[in-house]
Amino acid sequence: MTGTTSDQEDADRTIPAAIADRLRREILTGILPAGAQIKERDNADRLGISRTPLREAVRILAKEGLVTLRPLRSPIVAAPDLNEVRDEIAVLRMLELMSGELACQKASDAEITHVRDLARQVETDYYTADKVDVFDMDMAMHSAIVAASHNAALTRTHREYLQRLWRIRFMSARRRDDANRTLGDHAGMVQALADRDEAAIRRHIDNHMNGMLANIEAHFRNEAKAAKG
Amino acid sequence: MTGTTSDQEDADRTIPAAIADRLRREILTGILPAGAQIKERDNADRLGISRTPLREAVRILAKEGLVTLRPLRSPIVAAPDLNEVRDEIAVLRMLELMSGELACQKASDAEITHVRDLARQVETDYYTADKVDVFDMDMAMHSAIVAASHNAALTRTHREYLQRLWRIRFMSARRRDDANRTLGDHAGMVQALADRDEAAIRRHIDNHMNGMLANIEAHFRNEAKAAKG
DNA sequence: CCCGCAAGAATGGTATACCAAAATTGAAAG
DNA sequence: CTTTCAATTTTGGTATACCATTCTTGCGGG
Repeated sequence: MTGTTSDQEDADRTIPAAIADRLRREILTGILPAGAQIKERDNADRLGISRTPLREAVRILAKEGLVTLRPLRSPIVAAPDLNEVRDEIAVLRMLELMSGELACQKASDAEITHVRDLARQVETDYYTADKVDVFDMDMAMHSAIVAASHNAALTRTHREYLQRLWRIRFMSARRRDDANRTLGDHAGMVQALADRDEAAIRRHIDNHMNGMLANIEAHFRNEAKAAKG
Repeated sequence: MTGTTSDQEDADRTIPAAIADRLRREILTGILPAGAQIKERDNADRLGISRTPLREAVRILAKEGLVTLRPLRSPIVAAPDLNEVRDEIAVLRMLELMSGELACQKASDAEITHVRDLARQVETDYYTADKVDVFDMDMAMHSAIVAASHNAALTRTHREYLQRLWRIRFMSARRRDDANRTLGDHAGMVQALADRDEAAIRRHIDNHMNGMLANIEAHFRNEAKAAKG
């Protein structure tokens, strides 16, 4: 999540992209809570730039789904409800299943090794590293599988969905409870990829997504209970 | 394609969205050919607005994949190569297959009727109406199936892909040759939806996409031949 | 005490001025 | 005639001024 830029590919480092990175992190970590207004003048002053590049940054985040634009009103941090998130996870599942199959067919040995290394890094740091960093590594590992599918459009769309879902996944992760399942899924995916076993990788991806959805649904239930109690 | 706006949902009609609509049509119809520069001052003057809303419009088209942004250089009309298009069609196929299955499960009778009406309209006007309008109707019919899936994220992403592929599909459509197959696929999809037969709709969608891909590959071959000869 | 509403403040949208980087041009050297 | 390279022009990026709309606020009537 750290080095995400505005548009195609990577490696430009334009000012709006950098501002978008900063705002994104503030949103994902809750410094800018869901529903908060992002006023152009306030934030431009706060970040030491003028309104023009800030507007561009907000548009980038709107495209990613983290911010909602409203004509003639302040943009607000998006607050997706459970139904929207469910829909997005359903699509993400499909994208990952497709990626897994294609990766089994097309991944190079080097790419498989890279995926395994990333999975090991996640496993090693799961309990010790900063939670945000763990999530970045997790995302990098999934993205590496998708990249191994050698489908540029799939890679781009998958990244968009991961970004959109990043915050809610982050907020709903219940570390201890699901560590074994998550890490087990990862290991299973890596092994299936190494075996180029499409059925197996589908199974592990599906399991992974079911766990993610269960966490998020539990999070929404807790939130609703907290709002009522 | 006519009423496509910038961001979420429909029905705002902000100036940049209207400018984006106009530029989009100019790109899709070839008034702005692939590879052409979109200079901010020239186009702002030509369209009677300032550079600011034009820039917003270009960003919208960049997000749709119709133009390519290059830092410190003029944006250019995107010119995807065959490999990129193949990747995009592969994802579109997956999105449509998912939509078809979900639509068979969740579509209301009214939605199925609506899809059938749109399919009939395409069939009626296929040879007589303006080619651009036929493509709009075709897109509306496919979008109606996706809408019947009742998955907002899927609907949004599917529309993005259709938009991105609109121009190349338009340019590579070989009317007479494929009319029967195209219209047959449509009829099959409608019937499968009415029967709520998931396997059948998958079959027809797959056939439809194969035909589309074949057309586009033939188009690229002809283009390469024309460039050489 | 509450509601309606008008005046002022705040805010997003647009136009424009200015800057820095890139493209262009043209003259001089070979 | 070709090639270099520096001066000029062109262009995208940013800052800022201005406008139209929306939001606040507080006064007055009920």
